[in-house]
Amino acid sequence: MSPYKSYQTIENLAQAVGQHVTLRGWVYDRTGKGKLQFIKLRDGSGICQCVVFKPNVAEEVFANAEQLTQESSVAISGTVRAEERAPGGFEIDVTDVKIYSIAKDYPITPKEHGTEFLMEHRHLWLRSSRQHAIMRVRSSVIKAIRDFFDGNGFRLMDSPLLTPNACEGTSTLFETEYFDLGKAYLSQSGQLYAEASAMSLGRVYTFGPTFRAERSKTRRHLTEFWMVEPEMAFFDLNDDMDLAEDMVEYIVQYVLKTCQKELATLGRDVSKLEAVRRPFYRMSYTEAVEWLNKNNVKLNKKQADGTEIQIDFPWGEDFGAPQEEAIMQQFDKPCIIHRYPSEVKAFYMKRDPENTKCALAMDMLAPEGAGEIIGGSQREDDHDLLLERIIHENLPQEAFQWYLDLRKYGSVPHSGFGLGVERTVKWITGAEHIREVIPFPRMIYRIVP
RNA sequence: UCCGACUUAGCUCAGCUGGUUAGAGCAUCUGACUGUUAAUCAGAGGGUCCACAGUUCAAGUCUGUGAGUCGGAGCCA
Repeated sequence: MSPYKSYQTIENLAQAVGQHVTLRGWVYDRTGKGKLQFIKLRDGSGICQCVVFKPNVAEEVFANAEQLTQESSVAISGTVRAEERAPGGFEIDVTDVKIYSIAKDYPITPKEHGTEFLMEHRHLWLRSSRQHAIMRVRSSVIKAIRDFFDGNGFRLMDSPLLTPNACEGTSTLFETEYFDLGKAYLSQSGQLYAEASAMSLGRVYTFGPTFRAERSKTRRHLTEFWMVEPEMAFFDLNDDMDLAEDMVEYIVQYVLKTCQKELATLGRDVSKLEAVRRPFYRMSYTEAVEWLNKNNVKLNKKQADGTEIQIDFPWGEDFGAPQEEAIMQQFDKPCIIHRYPSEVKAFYMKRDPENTKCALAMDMLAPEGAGEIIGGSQREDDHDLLLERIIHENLPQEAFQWYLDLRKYGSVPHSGFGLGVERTVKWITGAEHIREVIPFPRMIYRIVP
């Protein structure tokens, strides 16, 4: 018989009290005490203590238990018992221990390790309870995102990962040869294609990995990360912001509902997440600048001679991490900052008709120092204005011909945004570093394992 | 790309103003133990002190260069 459906998982042990079961998994930890062996077994769904008492089992079974090392793989049979002394509340009274494989010298011990060591053993580090919990939250975040859009009339429309040109001209791209057609680039955003898709299906989202060859080295950057990008026909900036708030609230509340155990393992203060309810805070860029200057948050500016001076924050400058952090310190839930100076924003963003110095752009900043998780905008829908900006930014006009077509044939107001999955998971889990929230992080100085 | 820090046992680290044979805890191995939770107790093994060059009677320790890693800035999700 295939074991596919007959496995007893540790997650479901509560329903199996009194029954004789077989668990399959890996030894998380073992301690011996003479005639007693305590084996903590993990099976992917949880961890369960299994107790082997010498007088109760065959000699060979006890010998098997004694030679188990950390991460050895086993099938353990026994009776499920509710037991206060066991972590998790249940334990197995073992009758049989079958060994699949004995692990020798497993490198990651229950003691502390440094970052470099753990990163080099990422393929094994994923088995640790903290990483296990983070990955389960990640999975829930992704499910929440898909459920949210699928349940609100959106269609999934994948954008290509191999692209012929930059979407946003400024950032650096990973380059590769593409047969006889010259260079191709790994996509750093699916947005332009999502716009085309929205003109067909109305409300769409693209969901996939994106690549940025930025040489940034911070705890919130990856060179390969996952992004969900909804794009909606007939949405203006306000509709866009409403949707973003709705989605983030849904994600956080879904994780709270489905990942209680994981959040507890991570030691996350869930009251901070429970507070994430609409409406969030909103501030225009201009209001934010006024706030910074009223609260004496200065900008460090390098002068020509190399010395640094502190100046009032000038309108027109883009916010850096210090400004965003200062603004967010007053908030216990996310805040959207909107209507940035168009000079610092991408060419495809629509100008604010009430103040053409501003773009109809918005960023959502998460609280607790988590920083920017969303960037979005209402898109420029006027053909001539868009073309003007492409020329002004020295972008290759031919490459954007198809994109300009969208404004030539039935252009409509439309908006969208991009949510960084890893930044969201980092915020929700409270992880120190973004490298912990993706199974195999890709960073400027690391591509292995 | 810019600024700063670090590199000593399998892991995490200590090692003072340079001075005989380089230390601890954990992990590993051997033994004891019927309730462990980072078990405890007794014992054992384990080192190219990142690399190269230099100063010195003498370098883990001082100087220079290089490599690797980490943190931060900018850029962004």
